[in-house]
This record gives sequence, structure tokens and C-alpha cells, in this order.
Amino acid sequence: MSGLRERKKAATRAALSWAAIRLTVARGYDAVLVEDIARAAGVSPRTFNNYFASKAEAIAARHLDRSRRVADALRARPAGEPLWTAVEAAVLFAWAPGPEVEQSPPDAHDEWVAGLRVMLAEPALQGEMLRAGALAEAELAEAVAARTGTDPAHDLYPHLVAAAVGAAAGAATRHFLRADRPEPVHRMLSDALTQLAAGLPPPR
Amino acid sequence: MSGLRERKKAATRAALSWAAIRLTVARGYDAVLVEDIARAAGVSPRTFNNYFASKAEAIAARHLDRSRRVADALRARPAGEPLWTAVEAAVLFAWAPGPEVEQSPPDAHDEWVAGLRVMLAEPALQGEMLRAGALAEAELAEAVAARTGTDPAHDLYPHLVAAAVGAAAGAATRHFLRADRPEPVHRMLSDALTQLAAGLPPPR
DNA sequence: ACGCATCTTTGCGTGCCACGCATTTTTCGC
DNA sequence: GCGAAAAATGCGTGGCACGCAAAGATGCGT
Repeated sequence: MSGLRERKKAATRAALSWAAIRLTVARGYDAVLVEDIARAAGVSPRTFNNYFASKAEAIAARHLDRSRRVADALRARPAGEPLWTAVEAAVLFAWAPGPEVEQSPPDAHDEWVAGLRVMLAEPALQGEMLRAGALAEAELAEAVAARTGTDPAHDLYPHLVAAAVGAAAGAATRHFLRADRPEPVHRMLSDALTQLAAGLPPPR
Repeated sequence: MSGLRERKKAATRAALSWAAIRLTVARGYDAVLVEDIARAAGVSPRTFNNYFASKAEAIAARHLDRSRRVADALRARPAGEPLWTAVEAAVLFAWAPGPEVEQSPPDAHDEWVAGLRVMLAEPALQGEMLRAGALAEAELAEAVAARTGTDPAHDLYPHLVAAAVGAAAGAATRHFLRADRPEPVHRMLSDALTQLAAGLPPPR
């Protein structure tokens, strides 16, 4: 069902996560109190912890949502499509920029990226981001299993594929954030997955 | 240098990490206080936080040390050896059981594994374990770059390989812990890396 | 339209944790 | 041994995660 109740919950969750990210990028991780985030989202501090077990989890929630979409997107690909073609399409789809890109003015873009870099350097966040990826990988493994006729409960293969895809996506995005004048993310992702499906042969 | 100072520090670090793991496996994550760990290691509670930023980090420290050894082991392989041969050898070497295996009586083995499973189910730990893997991947990327003539600062390749290797190792160990009557870890690792180097072709 | 059952939010209290700072103790090089 | 450097310790503080119970909002059947 998608009644008022559930939509409101999702909205509160999104508001909390977004407030957490926005404030942290602007001010730095430990200059933002849970109290601030709750106030920015218009709920009580106690309610914050009904949605997220920690400040870090709130920040990582967007990453979790995005990563989850990969599994959904993979399920939506035609059944006959080769696995790695479908996987690449699913990843690129999930990483496609949403409509919120035009919200932030492009002249603040560098500032935003700089803030992001600082934020992602926070140890407490790194763990939570990786954990979000790992949670999504479990769903991705299900989708891969369904497509390849393997069994997530007994076979290594689907988990291996999911973990490798997650690793490739992570490496690509970190490379993107590391670069001074970066190429578009979708190219990095495509590159990484192509190399992965080719067995990661050493260059030259 | 490896003076008394450094050896003592390493010993204290190891004692704290080991105490944290042992107590957590026995009693559960939040039934163990930092105070307990410090007492078990014979240091003051304040000293604990001179070594580790959190309880979770102390527990993940062993995993970090083991993962770090992969990079060292890779550097120790002959220069002419093909990349993936060297990588597999390095991983298997780093995961080889240490001399502490005989310390714990085999009749308590099942109990230990059960405790491990419970411990690794703790959300706060999962993030820290993954982070430990990620930190080790940075070093592995350096070693891969040295071996393949790539540049960690500008090329995606070494990071991609390191991330994929980490993902494969993680998937293999999780599969090992998941299985009821598991095959030996080194076989799972070998399998996973072989499939990875083959481009993860779908079975059948 | 109403009221009951269910879910959500909130306030309060508690125990633990991470860490800054100043002090004491230990180690190292000479 | 001795002075400098480093590590261990004690104390204090601010914040966090969460259990619990009361109050409020929502959904559903009639």
C-alpha cells in the first residue's frame, strides 16, 4: 500500500537524510548535532533515532537508496539480455542524475564537491557508506541469482558478482571524486564494469 | 627501528584487539564495555582510546592487519609472475591460519563460530570491518600499480583490481560463514579469484 | 460520520562513549 | 645516569543511542 502513512514516513526519512547531508557538507561532520538535523527536518530529536540508528546512517541513507535501485533496475532488464550487458545498464540507470541536480546552482558546484570530499573523509561515515553498499549487494545478489539460475543460499556466484559490481562502482566513484578534472561518472562506471567483465587484464 | 617501544605498542594493540574480540564473541557486543576490554588487556580505559577510536575499530583491527598482509605478500611475489597468479598466491598466504589456531581447543570450535556469526551481525561492526578492508585496499592498489606499471594517483586500474580482490575475498569469507558444512576457506578464496580473473562468466 | 485499534511522535531519563587537556610514568639516545 | 620524547593515566565534558511510557495522528470497519 502507499497510503498517507507510508508516504509521510518516506518523506520524513528523506528530509532527515537530506538535512543531514546538507548540513554536514556545509559545516563538517561533528559541527552538526543530531538536534540540528532534527530541527531542520521539523521533527523532535527523539524521532531522528526512530528513523536512523546513527548520524552516519542518516547521511549514508541516500547512498543506500541509490544502491538499492541497481537491483530493481536489473530485474527490469529483458530476460534474454546477457548478464553483463544488463548489469551495466542497471548500474548506469541507478547512477543517472535525478531531477534534484538542477536544484543546486552550478556556481556552487565546486564548493559542494569540496564539502563532499571532506565529508567522505570522515572515518565514521566511510564505514556506514560501505555498509550501505553491502546491504544493497544482498539484493543485487538476489537479482543476479534470479537471472542466472543460481541459488543465493548455496551458491557463491551471485554474491561474488554483486560484490564485484559494488566494488567496481565504488572504485569508479572514488576515482571520480579523486580526479582534478574528472570525466563523467557514467563513463567511469562503464569502464570499470567493462574491465571487470573482461577479467581485469593488466594493461599493455 | 623495532625498539622496545614499538614492540610494546604493537603488543598492547594486539592485546586490546584480541580482548575485544574474545569478550565480544563470548558475551555479545553491547554486553562488553570499553572498560572491560581495557581491564582484560591491563591498561587504563583512557589508554584504550589512544589505540582505537572506537570499540568497533578495536574488533576490526585483526581483520585490518590480515588484509594489510595481502599487499605485503603481493610485493614479495616474483616480479615476472603473471598478475593474477601472484594475487591469488598473496591472498592465500595472507589468509593462511596462523599459529594461534592450536591455542583454542577444537571442541569449542562450533561455539566460537557461532559467537563469530553473532558478532559479525552487529551493524556497528559491519561498517568497521568493511572500512578495514577498504584501508587495506589502498595499500593493495599501490602494490598492484607497482607490478603493472600503472599510477595510483591517475589510473583507475589498480584501485579497481584492489577493490575487486577485496570484494572477492569478502564474498568468499561470508560464504564460508554462511555455509552449514563449509569447504575450507582457501578453496573458496581460490574459486572466487579464479572466477574474477575469468570475467565472472555466468554458469552454464 | 464515528470510534476503536494501530502506528508514530515525543519527552524524559540513563548509561556509555569518544576525546581534549594536564599530569605522571616510561623509554630512548647519548 | 640524564634530559628529551613519547606513552599511559585521570578527570571532565558534550554528545549519542535507546528503553519506556504518554500523547497524538492515521486508517478502517461499520
